[in-house]
Amino acid sequence: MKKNLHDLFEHYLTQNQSRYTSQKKMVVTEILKTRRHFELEDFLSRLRQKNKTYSRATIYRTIKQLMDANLVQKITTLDGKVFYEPCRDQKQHDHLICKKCGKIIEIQDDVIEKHLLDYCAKIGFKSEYRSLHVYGICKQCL
Amino acid sequence: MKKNLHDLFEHYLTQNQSRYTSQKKMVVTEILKTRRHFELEDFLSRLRQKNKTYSRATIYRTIKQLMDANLVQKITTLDGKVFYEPCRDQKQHDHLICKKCGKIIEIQDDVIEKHLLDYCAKIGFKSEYRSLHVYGICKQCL
DNA sequence: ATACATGCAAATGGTTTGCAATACG
DNA sequence: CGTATTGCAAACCATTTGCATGTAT
Repeated sequence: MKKNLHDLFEHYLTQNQSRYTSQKKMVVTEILKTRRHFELEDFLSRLRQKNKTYSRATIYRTIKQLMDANLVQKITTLDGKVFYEPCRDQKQHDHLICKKCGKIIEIQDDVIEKHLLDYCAKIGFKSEYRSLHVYGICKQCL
Repeated sequence: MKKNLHDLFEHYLTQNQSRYTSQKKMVVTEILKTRRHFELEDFLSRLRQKNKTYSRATIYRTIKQLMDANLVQKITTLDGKVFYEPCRDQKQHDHLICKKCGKIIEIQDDVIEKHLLDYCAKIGFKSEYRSLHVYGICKQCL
């Protein structure tokens, strides 16, 4: 039985003498509506449609807590653009980024996974996390 | 017969109605002394030991030209640190980044290379460039 | 009642830009 | 000589922080 983002975040917050406020709930609700990746500014403008005074500082603080809770992760592309994505599962996955339309395609491939682990083990590097971004042109844009 | 960075950069500059000034020469000389990756601030302080008034703006502008010339590339790590490295050769390579000491280890592995190319070809994504960073703890720090 | 959270505005840190003075070709 | 480049300071942009006010428990 998988717990949802709301429950997981609330649990994390109560464990850290922090509160699950209505602003934070709105953030989580928006994240759940998002298919995958989101940019902070888009996100903020969507939130402001509901609550005029939603502060930029608040979303930064909330996303920081979500990252501390390991529920959201930050992605920085080569040219410095920042995205976030919910950590739906523990499985590592990688990104193909289309330079034309900006779309991010998630991939998850066991061969890459296994090979990298073996490679690092061989040279004595204890691998904990990876970020693999392939830049190019997606099928639709070709 | 391989041309060196000075020649390559000078060639690029003359092709772009730009000038190979003493400041730019100093940057290239410093890059050649650098084994691999360098951070901009370290770099600037080394340059200022030689020329008190070396401006931060100038190094940003010079590095930008070096990137436009495809002689240097920018690397952004997950936590947002920015490094640069000379593009010594055309070969793709990847990075292992130690979270403890900050060291960056370059690796170059044909299996990863080939597999990624095949994978992208299979799903119709035209891959042009990749960035693969593995975060963990290096041998020495373990 | 006592924290913690919020919104605002100001601060920050990395990078870029306008401008007057300078140097290259 | 004319044009690109430099150094400086100010501008920028994304993110963070201090503070007075508001809100949850």
